[in-house]
Amino acid sequence: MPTTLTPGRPRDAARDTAILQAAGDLLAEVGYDAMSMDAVAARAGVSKATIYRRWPGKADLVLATIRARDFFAEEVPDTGDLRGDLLALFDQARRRLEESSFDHLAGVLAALRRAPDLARPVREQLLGLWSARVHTLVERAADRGEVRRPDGAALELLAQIGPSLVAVQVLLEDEPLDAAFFERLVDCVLLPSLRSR
Amino acid sequence: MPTTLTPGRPRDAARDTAILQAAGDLLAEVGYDAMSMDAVAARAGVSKATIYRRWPGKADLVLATIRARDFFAEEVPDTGDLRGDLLALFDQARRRLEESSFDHLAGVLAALRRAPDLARPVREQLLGLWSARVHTLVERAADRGEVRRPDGAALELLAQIGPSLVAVQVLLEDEPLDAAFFERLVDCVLLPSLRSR
Amino acid sequence: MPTTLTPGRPRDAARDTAILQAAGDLLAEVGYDAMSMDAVAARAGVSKATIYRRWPGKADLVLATIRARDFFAEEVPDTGDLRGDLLALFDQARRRLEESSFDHLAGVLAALRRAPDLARPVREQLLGLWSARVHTLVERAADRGEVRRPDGAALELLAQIGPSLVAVQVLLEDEPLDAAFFERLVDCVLLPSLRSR
Amino acid sequence: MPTTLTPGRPRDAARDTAILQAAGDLLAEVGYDAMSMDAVAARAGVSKATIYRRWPGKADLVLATIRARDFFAEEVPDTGDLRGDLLALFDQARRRLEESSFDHLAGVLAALRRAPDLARPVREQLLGLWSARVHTLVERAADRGEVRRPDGAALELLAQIGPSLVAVQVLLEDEPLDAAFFERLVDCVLLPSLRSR
DNA sequence: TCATAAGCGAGACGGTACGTCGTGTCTTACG
DNA sequence: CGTAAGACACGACGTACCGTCTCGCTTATGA
Repeated sequence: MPTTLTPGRPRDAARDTAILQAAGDLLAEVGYDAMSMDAVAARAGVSKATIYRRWPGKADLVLATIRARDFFAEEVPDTGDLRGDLLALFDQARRRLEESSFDHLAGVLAALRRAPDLARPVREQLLGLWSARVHTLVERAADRGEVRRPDGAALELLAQIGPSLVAVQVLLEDEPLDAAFFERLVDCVLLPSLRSR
Repeated sequence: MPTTLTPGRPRDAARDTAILQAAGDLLAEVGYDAMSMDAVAARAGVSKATIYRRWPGKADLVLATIRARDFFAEEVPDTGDLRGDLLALFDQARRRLEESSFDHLAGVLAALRRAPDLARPVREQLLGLWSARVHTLVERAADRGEVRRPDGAALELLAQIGPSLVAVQVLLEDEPLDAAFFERLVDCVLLPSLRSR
Repeated sequence: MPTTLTPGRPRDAARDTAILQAAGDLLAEVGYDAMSMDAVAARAGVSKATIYRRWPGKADLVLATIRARDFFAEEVPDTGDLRGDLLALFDQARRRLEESSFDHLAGVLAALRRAPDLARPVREQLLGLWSARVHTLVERAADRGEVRRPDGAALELLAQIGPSLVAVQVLLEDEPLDAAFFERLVDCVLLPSLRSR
Repeated sequence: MPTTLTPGRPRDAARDTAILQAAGDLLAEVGYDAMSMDAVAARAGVSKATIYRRWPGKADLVLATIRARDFFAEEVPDTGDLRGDLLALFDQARRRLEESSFDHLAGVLAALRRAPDLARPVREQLLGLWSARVHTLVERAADRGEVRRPDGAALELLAQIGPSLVAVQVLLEDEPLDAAFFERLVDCVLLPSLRSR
């Protein structure tokens, strides 16, 4: 009983996914500027009007690709101790970034300045979800007595360190974001901070 | 006796500053994409050819605005203890950002993805100089016996935390980068990390 | 007992008239190009599909507006002499043009080049009917001995002069097509031609 | 001494001709609607901006092609008697139309309704010049005593008959505009009219 | 003193992407 | 089957921007 509340031909959901797939791939392959809407339409097998009917502009389309490529599909890890949990969490993120390519994230970041009102969705979609996961891990560790329960502001700050470093690294393409990098981050920064006081 | 090695009319230095001023302002006001070269030329009271004679392209011009707005003009602070030094350092940076406006930095960050070859100059110009200052402070503190002398990789990581947080905040326009933010960063993250082990 | 030979809901005749009215008006108001099918549908309170079920395309719809605004509804005049008949005929045409607006005719003419297959219908519908009326008048005058019976080609040529002048005047919007214009046409061109030889 | 009154790089006249040539050819080949500005630009070896810098839109460009294809380059004929002059004049026109193709004229006519303010240039450029030539011939014949000197309005009307018939024939693509057609026009219509009274 | 070489303003130019619009077809659900 | 509503492919439109170029003029130096 597929009831349609609105009259007229309904939008084809398959087109949404085709467009988002094409846009995300092109974004990762050629970058934000070189990704033309015509190219997206052509690769998705779709007309430009169909894209613009869904998103007001290029930046919005790019933003929508994050939602599509759900970075946080997996479960929050539970290895028994905080260090293992944090390392596992970073490892999840690193693998997902490698799958959908760092370039995609870089494209998203580049699109941000164009449309400042896109900042909030990114914040909630990426930073917010990440932060919630870190909170979960730390709460659990506090329950186990591993660390003192930190106050909210400090924990929030702590949670943003990882993503921020990743974002800047991605933008500057400095050194590879390998396991050693995250290990150092956990051992030299996050754990000392949580254990102090 | 204005000696010129090359024949012909010498370049007018006043134009350089006018262009850099106009470009920097526009960058801060409307962002990287909406900053057109024609607009820069018009605001600077200069022709486009005069700009392109000095810089190969838009990204390079944007980069030049960083050097012009010298973020690290002041001395490395020396308050006697590490906490004071760090807070003073962050305070310097915060004030300079407020002067030349956060938006300018945001424009620079957005420009990064368009011109990947700008990543290195930015790294060296901004992150590198900042990192050197942090190194100086920490070395000095280690000399005083305040903290253990950390290994290079860990210190480098530590030095990048501040700028990365700032960059992401600027891009996402989340919460204000006030003194309390930096104080929390120093007390909850940096100092615990440096004091551990 | 509304007998319908075909099954299903019968077409609503009221829609035909509404569409033709809307199309004719829009054609006169904004011209052929600016008359969009969506606008016709909207003004007629009808969906686009309803239009395209009746006519294959825009040009055909425009053509249909001619038939709807029947230019030759009235009787062939009979005043007793050729000059009076011709003037009366032109006067009929002029009044009908003023009713349904010259702009409508202009729209039709403009549509001709887009759809070359419309040329024949227009020729038969407009020029042909007009020519037949002129033939009637002249035959009648020849029967009365007023003029010599001209050969077919010459008469056909003569019959086209009036409509052609009108068409070009409409396209170029030069001088008004008033009674004096047609009187001059009859007295200085048509009658001398018919009376010669 | 090529003095430039306006500053900046002067427009390249060669581009004007290339564009007009390409536009005129395309207009004749594919018609008004199928003539896309991109195609014109491509064939002229020119960028679209260069076209739009010169003409505000498509219709204006089409109109400009008439000026370029000067229909009235030749001398007014002088054969000694009016009939010969008129036939020669029509023959000139017919040959020029065949050279630059009837389709071109058809395209121009089709463009007229789009931009009503283009009607005046067409009137002056085409009808006006033609009318002046007819006036010349008839005045000359009147000087010779061949015909009575007709009043202005009647002569103007007479002069428009030819072009109007041609225009409508071109629009309707009825019968070929051959020499016999014009001969009949001269002998059965124009000369009787001029000789009467 | 004057020629040369470069700087400079103005703006034309090629290329390319943008976002909009119009036509004619289609796909829903409802009458 | 007719109809309303509107999605859809295709393709042209006119605009904007980038980076290059071509003018004529200006400004220094070197012969």
